[in-house]
Amino acid sequence: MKEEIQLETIKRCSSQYILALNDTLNVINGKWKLPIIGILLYGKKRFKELQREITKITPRMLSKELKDLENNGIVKRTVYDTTPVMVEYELTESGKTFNRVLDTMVEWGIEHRENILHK
Amino acid sequence: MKEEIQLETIKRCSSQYILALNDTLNVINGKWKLPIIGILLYGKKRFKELQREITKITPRMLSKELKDLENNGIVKRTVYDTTPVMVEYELTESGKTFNRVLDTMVEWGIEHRENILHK
DNA sequence: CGGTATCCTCACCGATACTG
DNA sequence: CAGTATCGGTGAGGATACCG
Repeated sequence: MKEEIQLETIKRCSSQYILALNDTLNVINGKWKLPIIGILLYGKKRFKELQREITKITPRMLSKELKDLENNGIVKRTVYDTTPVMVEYELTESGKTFNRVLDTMVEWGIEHRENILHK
Repeated sequence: MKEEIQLETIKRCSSQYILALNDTLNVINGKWKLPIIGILLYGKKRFKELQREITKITPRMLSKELKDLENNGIVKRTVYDTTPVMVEYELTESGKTFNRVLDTMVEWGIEHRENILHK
């Protein structure tokens, strides 16, 4: 588990607030999680498909990030008993609604660019 | 500048979208930026005040994170020509509206916890 | 196909001391 | 007060090779 951002230093905030924020940060955290989520928003994918669509990710990192996302309840992993074995990854309900967070981040980013230009 | 999350791998997204998202990620990025913003949301603070309110941050890191936030247009630094010198940090307009992003992150985090419990 | 195992680098961050 | 300088550890992530 990665060292967390020091949210507990915001003393005025409830621990509920901090736990929830940390959960969200854990989804964002790492170089490849948002790209993975971004692709899975369009539907189920197999390991090799993800690797092809995410330029330059190594299997090591893809495996690690998918495990993290699975442990955090963002991604569901399904193994089909075929030969050779087939594994599919898809977003959970939480994973799908994470879209809202991304949208808010993008909206703020766009407004921020406008704020800076108009000064 | 830190290496960016590989957003360009989400090929279906516009570069506008990716730039905006990266701007937002730059505000989040680092161990102490959210704590600093969280405190500055309550008003202007001096360097030493921030150091006191954020437990265990070293002046080195506080200085670095404040510079990053200033460069990103989130924090405004004002030097008063007194003796000894007095420096105040406050949020810009963008910094203040960043609250919306935090709120969305907290909302998602809370819903996510509920999703997990009800399974 | 769907991953592990190993090794290695570099940037993040802490500790400590010092400065204008 | 408001920082900077220097040193050093650690862990995220890349490269490459291999496995069932």
